[in-house]
Amino acid sequence: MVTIKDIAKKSGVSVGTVSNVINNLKSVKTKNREKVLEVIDSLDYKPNKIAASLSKKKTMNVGLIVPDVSSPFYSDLIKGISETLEINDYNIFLCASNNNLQKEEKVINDLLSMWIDGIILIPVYSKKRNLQFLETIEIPIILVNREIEGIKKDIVIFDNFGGAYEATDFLIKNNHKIIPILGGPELSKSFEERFQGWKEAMEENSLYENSLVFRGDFSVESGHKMMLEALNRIRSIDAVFASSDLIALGALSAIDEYKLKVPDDISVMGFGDIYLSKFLKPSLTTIRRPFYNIGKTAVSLLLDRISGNMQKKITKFIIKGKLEIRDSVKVSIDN
Amino acid sequence: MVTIKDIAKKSGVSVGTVSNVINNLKSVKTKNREKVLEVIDSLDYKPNKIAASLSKKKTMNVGLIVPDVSSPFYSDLIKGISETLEINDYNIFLCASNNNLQKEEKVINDLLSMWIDGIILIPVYSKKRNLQFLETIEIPIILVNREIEGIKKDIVIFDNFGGAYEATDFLIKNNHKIIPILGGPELSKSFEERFQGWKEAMEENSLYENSLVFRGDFSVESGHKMMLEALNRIRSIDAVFASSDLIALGALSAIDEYKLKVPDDISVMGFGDIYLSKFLKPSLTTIRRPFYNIGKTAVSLLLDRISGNMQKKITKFIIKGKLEIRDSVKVSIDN
DNA sequence: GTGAAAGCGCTAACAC
DNA sequence: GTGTTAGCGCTTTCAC
Repeated sequence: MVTIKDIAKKSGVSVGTVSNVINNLKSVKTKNREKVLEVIDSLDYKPNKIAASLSKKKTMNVGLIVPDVSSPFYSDLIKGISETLEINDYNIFLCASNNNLQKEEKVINDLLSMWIDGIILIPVYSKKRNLQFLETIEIPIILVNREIEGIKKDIVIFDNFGGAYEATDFLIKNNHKIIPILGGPELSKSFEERFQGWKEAMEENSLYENSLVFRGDFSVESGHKMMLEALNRIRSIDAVFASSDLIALGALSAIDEYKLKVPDDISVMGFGDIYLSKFLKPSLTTIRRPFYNIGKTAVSLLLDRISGNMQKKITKFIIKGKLEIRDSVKVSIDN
Repeated sequence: MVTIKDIAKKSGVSVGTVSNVINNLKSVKTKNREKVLEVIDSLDYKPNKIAASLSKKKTMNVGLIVPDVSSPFYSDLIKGISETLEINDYNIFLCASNNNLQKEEKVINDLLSMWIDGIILIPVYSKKRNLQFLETIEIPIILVNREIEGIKKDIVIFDNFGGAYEATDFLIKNNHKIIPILGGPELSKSFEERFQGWKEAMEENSLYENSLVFRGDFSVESGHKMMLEALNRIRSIDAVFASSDLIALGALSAIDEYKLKVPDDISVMGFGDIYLSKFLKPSLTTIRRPFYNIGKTAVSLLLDRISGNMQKKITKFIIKGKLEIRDSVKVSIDN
C-alpha cells in the first residue's frame, strides 16, 4: 500500500505539502505541485478516505434507509437521492429496514457508528414508534415519504390528500357518481390521507357513503379481492378509486373476470404511477408521484443541515402529484 | 462525542480492556466486562468504525456498482446482494455508473479510496473496455450479469443462451413454426446469447430464417416498432420471441393495434420476468431470471475471496433460468 | 487479565 | 510556501 508518506519522500516534499496538493489547499509552488502529481500518478496512489475522515471528523458519506431495496416504488426516489448526492461528492450507504422497526433501529445505529454525515430515512410505517430514539441522534436526519407523528425532524412527503382529491374530483367531473374506494390499511398514514382526499371530494358532491369504503392492503391480491367484493355488493359502480396502482391492477383483473370492460363499463383510477401502469391494457389513469424530485429535495435539505447554514426550525416539504390521464377512465365529452 | 477513552476512564479500566469487551476478545474478567458494558450503555457510546477500520485495515464495507439504481431489472439483484451482505455484517456502498464507462471507472476509483473490502460490479455494457484498469485492482471484485471479454475476474451470470433455447423450444413443441425474434442491440452480449439460443432451437427444427430476425433495443417502444415491422413483413406469424419482457410489452400493444388476439392469433414469449409480467392481460409467459440468487451467489464468492480461503483460479457461475408458463403462449393439447 | 504505548494514514495548526 | 508534529479513535503487541 502506498501512503502519503511515500509520495512525500519520492517527491522530495513534506506530507503537509502533499496533503495540500491533494486537497487543492493553499498555494503550493507549481513546481512542487507538478512533481507531487507526477509521483502520485506513477505510484498509482489513492488517498485513503478513511484516514482523512478520522482526521477531519467528516466522512462525506450519508446513510439511506429504505424499507425494501427491491421495491419498484422507491427506485426513482433512490435515483433522485443518489444522483443529487453524487453531484455533491457524497457517497451513499444503502440500508434496508425490511419494514421492521427493530431492524430500522439497528440499521440507524450501525450507520451512526460509521460516522456518516447525515441520514435520509424512509421510515417503516407503524403507529407506535420509539420517538425518543430518533430525537437523540446528533447528525442531521431527513424523513422521506412517510411521516412520523410527533417527530421533530425535517421531512419531505408527497401530497396524498391533494392527489386523491384531484383524482376523485376528476372522476366526478367526468360524470361518475358511484365511486367506491379500494383502500390500503388503516394504520398507514399515507393511505389515510388518500382516503380523506377521496372522502372530501365525495362529500362535497354529496356522493359519500360508508358502504363505498373497502379496506385491504397495498397489494395486487388485495385489490383483486376488494374489487370482487365491491362488484358483489354494489349494483352499478361507475368508477373505482384504487388507492395504489397495484390495487388498481388487481381491480382490473377482477373486473375482467366479471366480463366487464374498462373504461366502458367501469372506470379505474390508480394512484402512484408505477413504471408499468402506462403499458397496461388499458393504460392506467393515475396520480404520478414525483419521486425523483422528492429525493432531490430531501438531499438539498440534508446538505443544508449538514453545512449548518439553516435555521433551527424544522422544514416540511409537501410535494404535489400530477394527474396522468390515460385510458382506464372514461372521459365525458361535455367535460 | 464519547470515545473509548471516556469509557475506560469511567469504568476504571484501560482502553485496551474496553476494546476487548467491545470485540468480545480474550477473556475479560466478568466484573470488568459488566462494568464496561454498563458504562457504555449509560453514556450511549457507539464505537467508531472509521477509527477501527483505520486500525484494522478492514472496513466491512463493500461497494456495489449498478448501471442504473432505478432500473427494476436490478432491484431483486440488489436485494439478494444486500440481504446476503447484511447477514455477514457487511455494509454496502451503492454507486451508479449510469451506463457510462468513464463514470464507472471514476466510481471504482472513489470506492478504492474508501478502503472497501471488495466490489460487486454490474458492468456497463460495451464492446471496448479498458481491461488493464480492472486487472490492477488489488481488492476482490466480482462481476455480475454481464461478462467482459478477457477479464480474469470471478463472475456470476445468467444463462441467456439456455433460457432462450428453452423458451423457443417450448414454442416449437407447442406447434408454433413461424417464430420471429424481437431482438436487442447486437453489441449486447446477453442479447447475442439469447439470439443464439433462439437460433439454435430454430435451426434444430429447420425453422430458422434470416428474415425472422428483428433488431432494436431493450425498450417497450422498440418492441412495439419491431412487432409492427414483423406483422408488416411476415404473413402468418405463429409466435414471437421477445428477447426482453419490455419488448414483449411493446409487441403486445402492437398486436393489439392490429386487432389480433394473444395467444389465439399469436403467441408471445417474453424474457426476463419483470415484476408486472404476471399481471398483464394476458399474463406473460416468460423466462424468469433468478436475480436474487445471482446476487446471493455473487456475495458468497466475494466473501470467499475476501477471506482468502479460495483457490487462485477464477470461478464462473452460470445461473439457469426458469420457464414461467402463463397465458400469452397458446399451448397445444397434444403436447 | 490488564495497562501502556505505538501506530493505522491523514489533516491542520504552527513555526519558520 | 513548506516542514514538523500532535492528534483523530481505535486495535494490538508486549510487558507485567
